Amino acid sequence: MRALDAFKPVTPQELDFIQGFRSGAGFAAAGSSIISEQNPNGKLFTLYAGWAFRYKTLSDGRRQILNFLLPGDFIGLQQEFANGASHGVEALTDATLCVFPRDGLWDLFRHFPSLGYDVTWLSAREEGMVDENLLTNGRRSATERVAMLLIHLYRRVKWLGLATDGSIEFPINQQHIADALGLSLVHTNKTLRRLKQLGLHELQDGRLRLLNPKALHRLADYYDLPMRQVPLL
Amino acid sequence: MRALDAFKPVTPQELDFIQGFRSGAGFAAAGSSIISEQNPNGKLFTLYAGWAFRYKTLSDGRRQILNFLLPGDFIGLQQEFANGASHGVEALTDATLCVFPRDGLWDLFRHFPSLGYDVTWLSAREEGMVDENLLTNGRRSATERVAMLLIHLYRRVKWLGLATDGSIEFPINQQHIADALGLSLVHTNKTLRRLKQLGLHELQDGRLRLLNPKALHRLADYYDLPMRQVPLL
DNA sequence: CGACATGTTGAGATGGATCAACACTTGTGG
DNA sequence: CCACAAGTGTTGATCCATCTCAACATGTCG
Repeated sequence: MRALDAFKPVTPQELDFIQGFRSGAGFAAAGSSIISEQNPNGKLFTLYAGWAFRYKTLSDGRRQILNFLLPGDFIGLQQEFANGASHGVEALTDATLCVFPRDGLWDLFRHFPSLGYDVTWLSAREEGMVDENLLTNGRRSATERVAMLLIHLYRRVKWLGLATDGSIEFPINQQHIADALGLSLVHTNKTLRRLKQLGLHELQDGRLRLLNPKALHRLADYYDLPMRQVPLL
Repeated sequence: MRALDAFKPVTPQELDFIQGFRSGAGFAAAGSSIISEQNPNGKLFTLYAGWAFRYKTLSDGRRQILNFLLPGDFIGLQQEFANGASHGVEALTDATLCVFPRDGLWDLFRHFPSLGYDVTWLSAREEGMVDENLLTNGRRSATERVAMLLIHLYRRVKWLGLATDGSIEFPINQQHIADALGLSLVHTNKTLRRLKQLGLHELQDGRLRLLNPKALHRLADYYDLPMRQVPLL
């Protein structure tokens, strides 16, 4: 995975330290919880394979998906720092994780400032994605939101080299989309259907294909900027 | 300011380094731009006094306020890392800033890992706030959103020791509230008015007083967790 | 076979948007 | 000093995007 263009190279020393830092590999079955919203486990993870998502819920069950997690994403930082403002993480597909001990983060900063810098990078990058989602939820119409979600996820997955044949794995259902976009399930369905009938995308057998990316970009008022290599722990 | 309970103490060495790191003090007049959405300046700041906010806009002018910035908040991290996903920062009141050079961040991590750790902390904490705003925008009703905003800002300001007499300075207008909550200006006005008539808050002469915090908490489905001391650069 | 998750569709209800005034304050230039 | 524009808050009337409710279809799995 480190060989992918998407990721910044690390030095052998850094790699050594990362290997030592990890407390083991983890596995999460599709649908299982990686971090519980009520009882955060304080652990840190790197997602190696599979999809997951971060979410928060209100006491009456309304759920908001904060962002989707793809391979390379670092999980659990906010637990360490955000005072109490807790969130859950759930696997969407079977996922493999690299597990780091809860208290090792400071060691990492101390011994390898460069890796600490990388952690900050990952954190700021994730915040950038949440920012974008907030703009989407607050100010885009239902149609724009759906277009946005499709483009954004497609682009991220493609950047990881996981697009085959112009389509990507898309293991989320309409309820997930609704919860990510702040829409009702029914309206999400109707909006998705409209875009499909306009010939903008195709979504079947758990795979997504963008048939008219330009139109989707125009719809969403979203123009992508160049992606940069991202550090990988 | 460092003497405040709200902030984590630093060692003399750290303080020395911070002093050396800064490239000067800055001042931003109320309403002026600190970081332009179109032309980010790459600088980093710590807000020392005053209020500001981060925002993003769509090409047709719709604006979303991402979060409000209060004294102690660190500004500009995402510019370094978030690929292109840009945002603007604007001062709400006259503000004083500590300015750090754009390229000094890596030095900070290298020479004082503990300060690097603090930067990450601040970043993760801010992300936690954006998370909460995203939940609010996506899943709370207009009334709940307004209640949430009032509680949350009151609490943050109070924690900084800036509440006097049970009220706080509140230098934002209804347009700001609307843009932060993803609502229209008119509806924001009506909602605010309703809460006022219910005797839940008082908002005049640029000061906010919560008259019935419990009812507001219940309304917003928001229960606060203990605040922790936060690092200050 | 039934139970369950998921997607689909229509009808009707409503929260919030939009449009249009108007009031009040502040600052500005003549 | 007044006249006026600009920013802000307020309110009513109307509209519509989205929600809610209610069915029904399909596929999977025990």
